[in-house]
Amino acid sequence: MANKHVKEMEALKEHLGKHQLKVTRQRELILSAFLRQEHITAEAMYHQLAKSDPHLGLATIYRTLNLFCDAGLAQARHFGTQTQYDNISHKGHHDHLICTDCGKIVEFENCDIERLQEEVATRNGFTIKTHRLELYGLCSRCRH
Amino acid sequence: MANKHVKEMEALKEHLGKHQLKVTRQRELILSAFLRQEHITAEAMYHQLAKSDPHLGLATIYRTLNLFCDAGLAQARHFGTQTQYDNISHKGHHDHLICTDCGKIVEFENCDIERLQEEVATRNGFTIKTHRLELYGLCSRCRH
DNA sequence: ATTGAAATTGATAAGCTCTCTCAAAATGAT
DNA sequence: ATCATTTTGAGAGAGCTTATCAATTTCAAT
Repeated sequence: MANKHVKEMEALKEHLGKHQLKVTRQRELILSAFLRQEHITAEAMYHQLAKSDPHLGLATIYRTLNLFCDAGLAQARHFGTQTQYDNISHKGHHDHLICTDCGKIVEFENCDIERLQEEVATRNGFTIKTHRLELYGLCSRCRH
Repeated sequence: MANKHVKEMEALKEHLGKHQLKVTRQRELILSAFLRQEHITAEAMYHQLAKSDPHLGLATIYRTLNLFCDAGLAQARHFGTQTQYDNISHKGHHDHLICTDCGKIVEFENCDIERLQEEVATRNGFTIKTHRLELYGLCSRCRH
């Protein structure tokens, strides 16, 4: 538990170093909490961390999650009215199957789809940096 | 020009009828303006229509565009801080190639990708209703 | 054509998410 | 330990979207 996520912590510190940013208690705390999630909203993280750290500000959470995006550890995704911050530190990238009824989210990766995306992009003169694929529907439990 | 979009107008009226909603001047006006676009924001439509109809309220535009989504004529897509309403009346659905530099948007369709999506969904017990695929990168002009 | 219940509109207030502001605190190179 | 620089927390503010509500419009039934 203690020495989990060492690699990601190093990645963050490298990013901080390169940009004249500082290592702070809050950044380490938020990163370690973030890495335990697949994806989370700033608000949810705020409430989660409030239990152990009541004075951690919501603005700091937002700032820090956006920092993680810059550092390549997270990826922002607009879902409904809120922004979900996806943990992309272990898997390079993942797409989502989202149940429109119960909100369940299943992550997946598919190389064939990614390859076809590259084809489409090339055909249109684009160079892809990232992508977002979300499939909306009903999960097995909600379909009946 | 006058009798364009008759099919879509019928589709809207069918939806209205089924839900005890009424046919209004505003709904017809907004639909006919909307169908001339590939995609548009509520704000942009507000300004566009203000020229010919200065008293059309922004709330009405939002309400109506959301109505079009319910009716299956439009599809909302969050891009940046705003919501883009995509015209999906002619093509069943379209995906987007988005240039992160100049904001250029290219629409495309790819049956092979759609087929693979179905596969992924089935494998996970999902039944897809809609999907969203956005490829972010640089267009040929911005790449150099 | 008139009536009247129900839905819609326009204007604005309110809500929600997210960012900005700034004084106080923390960091880290010296 | 010092001190310039960055960060934080708290709340104000901004931007987009929805809720409110009196006035108006629609439309089914006269």
